[in-house]
Amino acid sequence: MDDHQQVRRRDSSASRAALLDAAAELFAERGYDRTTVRDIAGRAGVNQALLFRYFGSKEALYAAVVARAGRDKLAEVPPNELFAQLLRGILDRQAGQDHSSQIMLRSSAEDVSVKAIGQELGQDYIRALSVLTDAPEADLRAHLVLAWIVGIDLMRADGGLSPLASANPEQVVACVLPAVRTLLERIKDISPE
Amino acid sequence: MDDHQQVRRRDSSASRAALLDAAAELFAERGYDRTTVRDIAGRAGVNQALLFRYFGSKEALYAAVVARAGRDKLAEVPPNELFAQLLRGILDRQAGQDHSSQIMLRSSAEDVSVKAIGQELGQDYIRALSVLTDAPEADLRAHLVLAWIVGIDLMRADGGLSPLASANPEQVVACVLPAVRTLLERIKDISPE
DNA sequence: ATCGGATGTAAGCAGTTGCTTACAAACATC
DNA sequence: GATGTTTGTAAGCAACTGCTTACATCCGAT
Repeated sequence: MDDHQQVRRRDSSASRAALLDAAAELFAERGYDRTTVRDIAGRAGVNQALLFRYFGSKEALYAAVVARAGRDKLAEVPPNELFAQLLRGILDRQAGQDHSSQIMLRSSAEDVSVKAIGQELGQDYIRALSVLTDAPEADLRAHLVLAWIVGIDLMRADGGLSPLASANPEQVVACVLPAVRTLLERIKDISPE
Repeated sequence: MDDHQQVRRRDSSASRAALLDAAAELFAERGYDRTTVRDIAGRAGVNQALLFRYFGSKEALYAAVVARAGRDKLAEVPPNELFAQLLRGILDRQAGQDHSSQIMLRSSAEDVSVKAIGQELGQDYIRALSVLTDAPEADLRAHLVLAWIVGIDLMRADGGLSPLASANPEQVVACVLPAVRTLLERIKDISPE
């Protein structure tokens, strides 16, 4: 037991990963409430009892998913590109292998205890966005920007007939960005283009 | 039986009205999914079996609520004041005896069949808003405006710590309106002030 | 070879959901 | 007052929820 002290036997970590992946997809698609543990285990190809063995509860699984999803993007994307990046991540349905946005956004509508988990991540986004303006109510303005993304995601996801779902993403971005610049005035730049 | 052919006996119409009122409140507060028929009947002070006798199903009750809520406001508020009016209706928690906005907005996040009910009303709002701009993508821009209201409502309702819940409504309106004007350019006026 | 813990599975429990049914009470009409 | 419809009530059903338990099975260590 010098180098590998733990060799996977029947691959518990693969089961955990499968559960995390399936949960990330489903939470992003349907939100927390409308996703059942049977759905998750089913998509993961894993017995549902393992979900509870490895994560303890559906809520703890959700926390793990949010933690894993939030880590990456926020650390890598510079604040002035964050908004455009988030928006594109939402608009590009298949291009967005990155569920992190939806997971956080969908959490807004859920349980009291659950929403706190997602909101912690939301707070980080808020902080990143609020540095873009020197207006006195920077925090409020950052919240408004995030609220817009939440709303766009919801209407895009539900209203199949909405132009938000069918329109060219870049056209949407072109509409939204000027308005957001109005919100976050005296700003370096929001869009990299 | 010359004038009143139907005199209320044990007041079935009062029960119907109580159910409609209670349902309107609860759907606005929690959305469709998280509102149970027992909750509705309980708040209405009515046996839950009556809910099904009078409305057939929870979904049909929802349709009745949406229909009643949507009729009024849209007909009375002129388009150029519609956005500010909607926004204020959301921000003023107690001032807003008018649940119509929330009911429609909350419906966005719900069931497939249920969302269609709320979206019919949403379409009317879209049409009213899209006349405010002469941009080619007027429809898209109107959807974006409505999406913003949806997002603000969601974040305000869930994040008790959000400044959207605590800030002075007029301050929020002052932040948002200029940005919306950027969206709906070449426009008469959005705010009456 | 065997023991013990790690991994996977089937079955079920208690609670909640929307909804139904069987029945009692109140009213209008005769 | 008798009759039949309308209004209200209690109980329960079938399905689903998150979660638990009892039990096979595999595998590394001794």
